[in-house]
Amino acid sequence: MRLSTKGRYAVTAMMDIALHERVGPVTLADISQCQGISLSYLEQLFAKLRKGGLVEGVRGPGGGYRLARPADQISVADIIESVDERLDMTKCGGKGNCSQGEKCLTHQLWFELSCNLYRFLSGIKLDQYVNRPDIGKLVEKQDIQYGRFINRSQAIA
Amino acid sequence: MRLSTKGRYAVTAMMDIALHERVGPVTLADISQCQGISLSYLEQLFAKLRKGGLVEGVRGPGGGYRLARPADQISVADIIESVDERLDMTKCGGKGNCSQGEKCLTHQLWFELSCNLYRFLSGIKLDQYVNRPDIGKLVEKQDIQYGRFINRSQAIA
DNA sequence: ATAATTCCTGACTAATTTAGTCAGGAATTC
DNA sequence: GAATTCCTGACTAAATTAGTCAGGAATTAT
Repeated sequence: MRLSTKGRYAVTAMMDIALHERVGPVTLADISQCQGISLSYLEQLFAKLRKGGLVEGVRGPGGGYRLARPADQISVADIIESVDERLDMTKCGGKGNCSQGEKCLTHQLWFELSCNLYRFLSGIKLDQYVNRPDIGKLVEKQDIQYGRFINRSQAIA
Repeated sequence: MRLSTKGRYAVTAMMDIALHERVGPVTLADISQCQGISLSYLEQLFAKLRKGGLVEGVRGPGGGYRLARPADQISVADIIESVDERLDMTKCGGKGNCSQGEKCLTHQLWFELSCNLYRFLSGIKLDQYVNRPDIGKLVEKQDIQYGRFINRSQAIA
């Protein structure tokens, strides 16, 4: 697992969806505009997130993407993992034959380190941010700014 | 701060130095051979580690690199940070003017997330690995394999 | 039915980062 | 003074990230 800008984009987009879940599916066009990520790039990322079973697409007008399972069951690690496919960080490809048939020094060290990191990022779930009042306010403000969800029946109700 | 292969290389190399500290300075040529990283690339990485104040070079025969401060005062975060210079992960460059003069949603969310990550990686120090018996054995084995430090007076004593 | 919306796919390109190469100079030890 | 090692900078190659384009498929609204 690697942590780069790509992963940040994915986490950002997923947060956006999680924060608007009660309103309904969120379109990639909306995310693209509000978060400043190119639409086509988002489509590439969401192809992976879909394959990873984190989101599901709803086609047609009023469609968009929604979470495939509850926000408290989606961790930051899940997101990054499904987007940057590589998860083993050992040089030898996890087989442990790096130094003449034996596990090399690095193997052991890095394996543990990445386990710890993984455990840490797995502990952070999307819902931890969704229900916070300060973030709720920000979202509301931003939605008004961008005129998001104005013509959705759910948004009015 | 970003976590990529580059950072792993740097952490690996630093671990190698930390584990051999009692023997004396470690040459980049040794690290290159044992860890399978190109010498010139290591030189680039170590230029940054030196600027970051994590190592100091000792020139001439018998020279190499050694830690600039005790292993319990060097964290994984220190290493990654000095190698992948970027540390702010917000889109707006940390200024918080991303969404029409205000902090955008992403800013808040990602800022906290990266703080947590940073705090976690700061907690892992090099010395946590140095004194473990299982790793000690691995190091010894590998050193023999590669014929490391055979002609150093300290190694004999 | 038709049009509009949105996901979805694949191929292509540009920019950036990672990794490596090369050539040579500076400090130190033997 | 020769060998060793750090140290520097310029250059190249490969990989990854980011974006573009063109079009098709499913769904909703008129």
